[in-house]
Amino acid sequence: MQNIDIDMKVKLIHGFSNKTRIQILECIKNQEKTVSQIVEEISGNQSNISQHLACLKGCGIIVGRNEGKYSYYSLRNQHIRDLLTMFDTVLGDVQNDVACCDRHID
Amino acid sequence: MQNIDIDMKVKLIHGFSNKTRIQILECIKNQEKTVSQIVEEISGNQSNISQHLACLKGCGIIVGRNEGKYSYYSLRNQHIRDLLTMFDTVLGDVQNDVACCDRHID
DNA sequence: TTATCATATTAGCAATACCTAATATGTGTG
DNA sequence: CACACATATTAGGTATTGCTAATATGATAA
Repeated sequence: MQNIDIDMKVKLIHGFSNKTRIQILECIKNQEKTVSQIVEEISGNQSNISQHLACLKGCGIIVGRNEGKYSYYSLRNQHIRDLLTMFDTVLGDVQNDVACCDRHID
Repeated sequence: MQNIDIDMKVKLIHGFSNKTRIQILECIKNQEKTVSQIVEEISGNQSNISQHLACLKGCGIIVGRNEGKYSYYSLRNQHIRDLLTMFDTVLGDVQNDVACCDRHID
């Protein structure tokens, strides 16, 4: 694992480290959806969601396709789905600790 | 999955989303180490590493124990190790995309 | 007890990420 | 063509994160 790989790994993980992005991923975990469906389901702001979708897509976490005036987004593949599931597993282990951790660096 | 859980999940993932923290985790992935060992191995700054260790510990990702004047840190459990491995797996899938993504939100 | 080593904590600045509001693009429809 | 709808992009301010440098704590050894 070279340095270049670490940078990419961090970038990848960063894709998952935001509440809105996690909500989007949960939202499309089992089926592709349009931007407006996502916006509605997570009660988000269109511009904001669109930016996060671009981020997730740019990081290779999701894929998008256009059909007419709609854009459909879905998880890139099963590995991403597995990763989301694994987050839940790990969360179960650490839940109490995370609950009482309200800082990230100091 | 309630909102409260999403917040905790994001907090947990955030623990993994920094280069120094990933380096620390890789460094102690297979055996516990002291702070100074970690500082040396990843060529870091003592204060900085110490802060990141506090973050990782606060998030429940690692555990620490004191012995004399040394503090030893290691991964919390096998699930964390599995998660780190899974990041590598997923990275393999998306590597090209991540490589050309140099922004996170815009 | 004084000195030294290992680690933790604090403060403040620098960098990054995120949000909202405004605007642009692109597609279908009357 | 003009208009409406779906989505993307940009700009900018605000908030969060991470870094370095300085200092504090705590343990051992001379």
